[in-house]
Amino acid sequence: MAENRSSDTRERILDAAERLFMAHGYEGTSMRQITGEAGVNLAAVNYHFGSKESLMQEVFRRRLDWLNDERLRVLDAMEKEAAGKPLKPSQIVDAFFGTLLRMADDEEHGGKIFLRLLGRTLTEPSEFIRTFLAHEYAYVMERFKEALFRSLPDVPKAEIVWRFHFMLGATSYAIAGTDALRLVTDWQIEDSEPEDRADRLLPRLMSFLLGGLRAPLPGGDHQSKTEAA
Amino acid sequence: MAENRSSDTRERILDAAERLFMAHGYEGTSMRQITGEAGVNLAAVNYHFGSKESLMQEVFRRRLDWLNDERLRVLDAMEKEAAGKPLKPSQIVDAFFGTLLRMADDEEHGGKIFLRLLGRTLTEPSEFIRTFLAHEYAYVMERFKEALFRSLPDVPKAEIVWRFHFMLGATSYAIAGTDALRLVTDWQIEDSEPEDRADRLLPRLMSFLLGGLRAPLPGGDHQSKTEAA
DNA sequence: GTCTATATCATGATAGAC
DNA sequence: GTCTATCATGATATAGAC
Repeated sequence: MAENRSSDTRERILDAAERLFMAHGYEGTSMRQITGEAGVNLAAVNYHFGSKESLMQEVFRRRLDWLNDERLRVLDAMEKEAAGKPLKPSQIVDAFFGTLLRMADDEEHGGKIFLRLLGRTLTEPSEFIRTFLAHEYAYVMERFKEALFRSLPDVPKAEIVWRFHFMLGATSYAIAGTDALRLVTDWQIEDSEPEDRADRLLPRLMSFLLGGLRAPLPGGDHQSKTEAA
Repeated sequence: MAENRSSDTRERILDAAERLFMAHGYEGTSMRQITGEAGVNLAAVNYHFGSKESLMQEVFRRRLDWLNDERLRVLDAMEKEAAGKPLKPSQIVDAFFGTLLRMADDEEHGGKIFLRLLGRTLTEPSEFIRTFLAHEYAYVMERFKEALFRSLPDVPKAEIVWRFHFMLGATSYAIAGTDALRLVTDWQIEDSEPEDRADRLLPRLMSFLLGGLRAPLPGGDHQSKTEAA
């Protein structure tokens, strides 16, 4: 209640925009929908943010500043602990993707709604927002890239970069998902209850990502596991 | 040149729509852009397709009918060859994702443009198109699901379904990509020339997908590889 | 800071001549 | 089948009273 009326309006707009952009995409969401759901006047968006594009950027900045600070905090702590030795791949993957997925239970920082918005936006066509994200958080990717290079000195750097892309994709899709995935596949997850999904997503995704990251190299012949298992 | 004027107009609209939906998304593309690029009259879309939504569906149907026939053809051939024995995971993954990625070089069937459109659409918010895809091609997913179950009898079915989702995600992102990925990461692929990318994507992605598919199960303790390699 | 009212323009769709 | 012209609606953004 320390908030004044102004910042309350701002937050209400950001919350509504976050949810609507998630549900209908950037182009598919109108300022009328946003201000309607936020219970504020149509003109308020332009007063507080200047334009629809700036509003979109602010929706992301509000969450990603926190997320990426957290990612780097975890990575820093791990590297300090390791005292100069390279980290294990599983540590780095957890610092990057685990920190991301743990946002799902953190309603304070957007929770599942923001996660789904983020997952969708990474493949969405609106160019301005991807450009914004790329420049705004390039330094974070740089840090994690370097950590992976040190962690996997025998794997060509280009290969690591590719696999980071693949991990990003699997994760984006997983968090974009719920109904989207069910629709595409029309599959039932038989042995887990609905609420289990989020809880179990993290360990399942981590296993998959690490399996992919440490898979035998494409041209290599050092297969250590049988083909059929 | 056996085409009459009418079907030529139809194809021109489909080609333009495919490219523009890929570049700007469904909501971000107007009928005026489409007819403008196709060099046809604005009214032609509604005459030939009835609505913008129906046009979008037709854009997908034109490519996916062929793709999924091809996928099933490859799977059928493999299963006939195996004569009742379960297929290897690598065979199934190649029949599904390999067939998809090989479309990239097949300009006759949409090539890279359609692949990027498809990759983006799977996470895009427009609900009607995901619903359409889910119902239209559910039988294909069913077939591949069953093949994977038989191929990996020791892995819980729910786990296989999850991992199929993750594979879909990694692949969607990879084919949606090129500039999208570069923007997000701002990374250089040092040791490969630009045109190498598409050629090398398939083996790289296949290694990653199979590594993820066959990774140790989340709760399990049967790790067969060292953590750091 | 918030509101009403409105300017300006683009959208999807259609009617009707040819 | 293709065109022109147009409808009805909704878009972003802003001017100006309070």
